[in-house]
Amino acid sequence: MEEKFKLENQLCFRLYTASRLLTQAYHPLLGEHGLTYPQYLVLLVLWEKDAQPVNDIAKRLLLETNTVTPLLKRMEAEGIVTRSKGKEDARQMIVKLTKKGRDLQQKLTDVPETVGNAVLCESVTPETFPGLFVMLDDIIDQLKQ
Amino acid sequence: MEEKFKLENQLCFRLYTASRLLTQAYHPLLGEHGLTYPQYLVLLVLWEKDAQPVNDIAKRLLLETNTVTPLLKRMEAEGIVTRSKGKEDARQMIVKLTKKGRDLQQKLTDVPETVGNAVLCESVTPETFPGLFVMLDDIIDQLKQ
DNA sequence: TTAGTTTATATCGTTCACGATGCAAATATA
DNA sequence: TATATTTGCATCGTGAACGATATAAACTAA
Repeated sequence: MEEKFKLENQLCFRLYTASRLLTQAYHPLLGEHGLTYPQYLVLLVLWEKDAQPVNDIAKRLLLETNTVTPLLKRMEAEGIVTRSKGKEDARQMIVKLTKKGRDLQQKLTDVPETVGNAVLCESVTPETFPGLFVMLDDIIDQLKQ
Repeated sequence: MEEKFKLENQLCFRLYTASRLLTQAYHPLLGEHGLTYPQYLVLLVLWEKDAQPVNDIAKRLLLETNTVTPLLKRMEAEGIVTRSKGKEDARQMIVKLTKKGRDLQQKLTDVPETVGNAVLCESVTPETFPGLFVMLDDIIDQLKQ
């Protein structure tokens, strides 16, 4: 009974599981360089544009600052980023890449392709990727309200 | 530069974000009954089949027992499940629903539809759901290795 | 200018996730 | 039957997530 409660009919469980397993696929590649997956996401944001306040990084990742702040402090302790008070707005903490943080981009150059290949299969191919991206983006937009 | 490192090109970030946001959509509905989303997943498993050892629940959710054990202890403390040593195999802990745990199914009867409606949009409809499910299932199967 | 409000970040507490490790019960092997 | 291995679960430590709350700087309005 209760078809609607079956695990097989749950979108959220699939997203939750796919997310966890794919994050696990990153783990050995990132762990080698002392990084976690959320820290890698911060690097993606800073590689695109260096020197951003905490709030901009959090917004870009759709996370709260109370998640990002401790994460950034760990990255600062690892010497990957620096955090300094904003000049024009003293409330802001500006996060900048160190040389170590910048150099990680070269060291992680194979990561996107390696992980990308790990998910390729019958229904998930370079051709079907865009359609999947659109659906996930729409779900995200819908839930951001 | 470095198209491959752009956040917009990352499948994992989309899965991670969609999973988090959809879990957040469950939060008010479940919180009303003192439940978290992972606890709700355990209930889905036990509503399908009551009285399962910890290992079977963990396998069904593709989680480790060291994640599930503390979670079950919290649910036991809430009076939602009981945990008792297995009769035939004393290593096993058999998890059973209490009346409170069974009764929650009625109280949460609207949850699947409410959350389901929350994700409906242009590209995600009852018609496109099956295709999305297949892709996510394939990704999950691929990564389970 | 002062008082009230908003904004940016930080702190705290709770609950996952998960790698590493420990331990006892069950099973396999010598 | 004694010993070794495997299995099932638990414990510990670390790093997210996130709600609630705090604090200081910036802004707004009286």
